[in-house]
Amino acid sequence: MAENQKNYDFTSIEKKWQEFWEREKIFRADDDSDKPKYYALDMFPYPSGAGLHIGHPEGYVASDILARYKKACGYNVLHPMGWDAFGLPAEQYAIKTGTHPSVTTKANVDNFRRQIKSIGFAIDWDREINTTDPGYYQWTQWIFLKLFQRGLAYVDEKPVWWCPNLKAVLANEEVVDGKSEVGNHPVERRNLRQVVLRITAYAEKLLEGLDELDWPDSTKRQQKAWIGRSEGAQVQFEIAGLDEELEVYTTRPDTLFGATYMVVAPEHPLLNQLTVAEKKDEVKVYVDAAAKKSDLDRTDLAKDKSGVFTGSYCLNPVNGEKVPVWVADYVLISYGTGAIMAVPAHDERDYEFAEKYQIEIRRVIAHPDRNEEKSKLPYSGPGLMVNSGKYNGMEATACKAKIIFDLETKGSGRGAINYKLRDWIFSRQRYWGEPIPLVWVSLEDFEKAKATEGILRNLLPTEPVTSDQDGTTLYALPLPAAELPLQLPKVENYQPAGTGESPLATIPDWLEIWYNLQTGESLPRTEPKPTGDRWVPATRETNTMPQWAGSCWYHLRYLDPKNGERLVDPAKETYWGGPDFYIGGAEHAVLHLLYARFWHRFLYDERVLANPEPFKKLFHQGLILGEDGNKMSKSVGNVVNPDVVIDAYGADSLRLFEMFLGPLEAVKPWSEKGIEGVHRFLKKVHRECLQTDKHLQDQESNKETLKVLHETILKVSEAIEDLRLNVAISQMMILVNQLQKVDSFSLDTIKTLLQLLAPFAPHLAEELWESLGGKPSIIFEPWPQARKELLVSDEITIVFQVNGKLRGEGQFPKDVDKDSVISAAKADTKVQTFLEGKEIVKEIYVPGKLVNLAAKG
RNA sequence: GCCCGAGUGGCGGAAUUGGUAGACGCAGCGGACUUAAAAUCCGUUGGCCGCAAGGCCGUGGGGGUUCAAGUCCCCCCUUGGGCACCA
Repeated sequence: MAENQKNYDFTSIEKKWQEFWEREKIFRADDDSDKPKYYALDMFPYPSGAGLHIGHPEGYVASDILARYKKACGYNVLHPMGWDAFGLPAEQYAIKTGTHPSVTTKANVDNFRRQIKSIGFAIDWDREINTTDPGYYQWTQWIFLKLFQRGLAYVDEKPVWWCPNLKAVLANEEVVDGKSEVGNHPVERRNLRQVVLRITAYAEKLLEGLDELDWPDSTKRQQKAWIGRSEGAQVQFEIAGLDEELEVYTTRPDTLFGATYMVVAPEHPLLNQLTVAEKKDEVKVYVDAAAKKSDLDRTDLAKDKSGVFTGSYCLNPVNGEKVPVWVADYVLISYGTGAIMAVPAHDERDYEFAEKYQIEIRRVIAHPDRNEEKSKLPYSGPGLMVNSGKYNGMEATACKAKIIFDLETKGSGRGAINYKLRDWIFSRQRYWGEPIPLVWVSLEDFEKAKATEGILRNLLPTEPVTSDQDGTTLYALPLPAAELPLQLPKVENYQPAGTGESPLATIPDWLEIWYNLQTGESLPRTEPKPTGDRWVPATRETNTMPQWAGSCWYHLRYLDPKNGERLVDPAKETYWGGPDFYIGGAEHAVLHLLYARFWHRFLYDERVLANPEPFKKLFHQGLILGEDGNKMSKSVGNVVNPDVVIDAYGADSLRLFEMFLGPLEAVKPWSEKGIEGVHRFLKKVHRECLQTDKHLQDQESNKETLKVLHETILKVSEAIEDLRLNVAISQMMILVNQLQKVDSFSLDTIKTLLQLLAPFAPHLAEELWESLGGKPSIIFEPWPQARKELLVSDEITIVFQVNGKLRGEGQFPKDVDKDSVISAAKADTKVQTFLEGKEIVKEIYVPGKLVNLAAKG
């Protein structure tokens, strides 16, 4: 019995097999294979200084189980890992300590890699990537230049969140409740020069593409809402006494007769002309006040609408009625035309405003139930048109098209589509990001560049990209691909310029260059100007790219991580396609996943890629909470460190428990006791395996064991495919409980169990597989197939119900007919007690399952 | 405010298409082994009533459809997430 007492020494087992996998390159993905491919992708981590926390591996374990399972099923599997390593924390740390962000980043990456490796993932480490690697960001810059060339990048003054404490511009998502996410400092709105990507040009494609994706519905819905497509009409209103027209956008042209006032946004270009002399002061006070409000204030004060009458009137194109024009900040300049026709009877916001300022509220859509009493205003549902001249009596929804057509005929409107989606502010005033590979020259030099034969000329967008700086207009020229990567310069001081410019603006050597208009070559201005009139003075763009940039296309680089000639070899892209499975947090439902789709779709349109959509199947793992049910956080002190868990229970227990916790997509609390449970299960497997006197038989002779085994094969396989991994583990526990119960079982049975367990607890499975005489790696063994014929027993149990309540059961041969089951049910003594004095009114038989006798009386 | 998702024992959860609610695990209780402990194993464990046989109740609450509802429909409550004057 000595062998039975051998301990489950997970520490040495796990070390042994991790070394074996690495040495033998077991998980190398083959670029040149006849096998079908399977690409499982995790959202790659930002390697923070805090190291991995217990939430990170949740998704990784799930994708790893899938990857290992698919490999056993005969697929050529790619499961890579990399680092999204640009970002603010390393830069903040550099400001504080003077340590170069690359040093911090390297240390953090090393730590993350060590931690991830300790969990034993089936990762092809030869494909590791890092967004801060010049060999990587060269291609991030390359994609940007393509976008620039196609006119999808421009420069504009944009209001952005500015944090005076961090001296940095923050993205929307880095601002939480008016405070910076990092450090919780106050932030304010500031207009700053920004590089912007024209994602709005892709609004329609991004919307359409969603339909074919196997994504969570909620994520698709969020993206749809973010893109915010609406159909309606642009309508021109003549302005009384002015030779101008006021154009509005409306989704409800059918309510035109109910427009009792108009509103322009405080920033509207016609406001000044619209404002009559005696209203000038009042309007000015209002507009100034609105300008001082941040967007946040404007939304917060939403409950209380305000506005000022301009003194002007428009003429309603459908009936010539005079309609007063107001200015109010509940109308946004950034959406539609910045002006609306207000229909208080059928729009909540207009209703509120009209009530406050006692403007007429005129119903033009009748509620379908005709009960005027009941149909409160504002009413936005369907109905028949009233008070609408010749349109009266028509169905409002159907009338939209009719009115648009009539407006078009008269030349006072047209059908229009609008999107909520805004262009993407792509620049950050920071050091630790990809430099934007543009230079700025004078108009004169720009014209010269356009006239110069050479590569540069072909890289220019049709419309020049310009920027006003210190009163002069500068023109953007790209760096050609041969000049990439444009590397980050070494700096002494990481403090931002403080003016809203990046630290790069403080390095004259890097900033000021001689630039060759033909070749795009550059030299520091500190060197003498090379001869020839093709060399001109230029300054570099000092903005860097946002962290989203590197993550927009990393899924492609894994396919060909070391290619110096191309972003990805087309042959490899054709073979691998996109990830077959992509897993990551739901917090990226919109931004990362929308930006990545934008770039991917653009590269597809450029014929760089063969597929229009990057991520066909997407899954969001749920959050793992602390044991106290709260979100894990350092300040609460409920953070669980995977290193500690692995020390105590081993990586296999960690993996198994993260999956056993509950449904993958659910938010669920960690439990120290719970991990002991799965650890006990693994110990049991270990013990049953090494108890060699218990599995001497060749063939499985116990019918029950055989049945449970094949049930387990079936359920585990299905559960992995459906990512119901907690259920798969439960089923394996049921099988092990069975093996423990019987006196003996076959070697084959236990080896099959190990194969099923291998994706979940790979180290232990390898170890036991080897100890049973199997040749490593277990992952090369073909996945077991369930023999479904074993699952049907000759005898079946059928339950008897009376009025839906369980009253008995009986054993029957599996091909029993309905009549004999029903008579058996009626003969059951207990059933009879419940039928006494009653009349059977209906007999239900669900073949092989149950009888229900409905009785009355 | 609007749009989604969730609510099942003491706890995490299972029940894939309406068909035996509570699989599996944790915790609890009782027992075996042990000098003892740990480890392991066996039994038990939704609530109420009952000596028992057994009965009744039970999937957030209320109503409904059905022979049959955790599952479908309506209303409400709680909770998590998303959006937030987008005309």
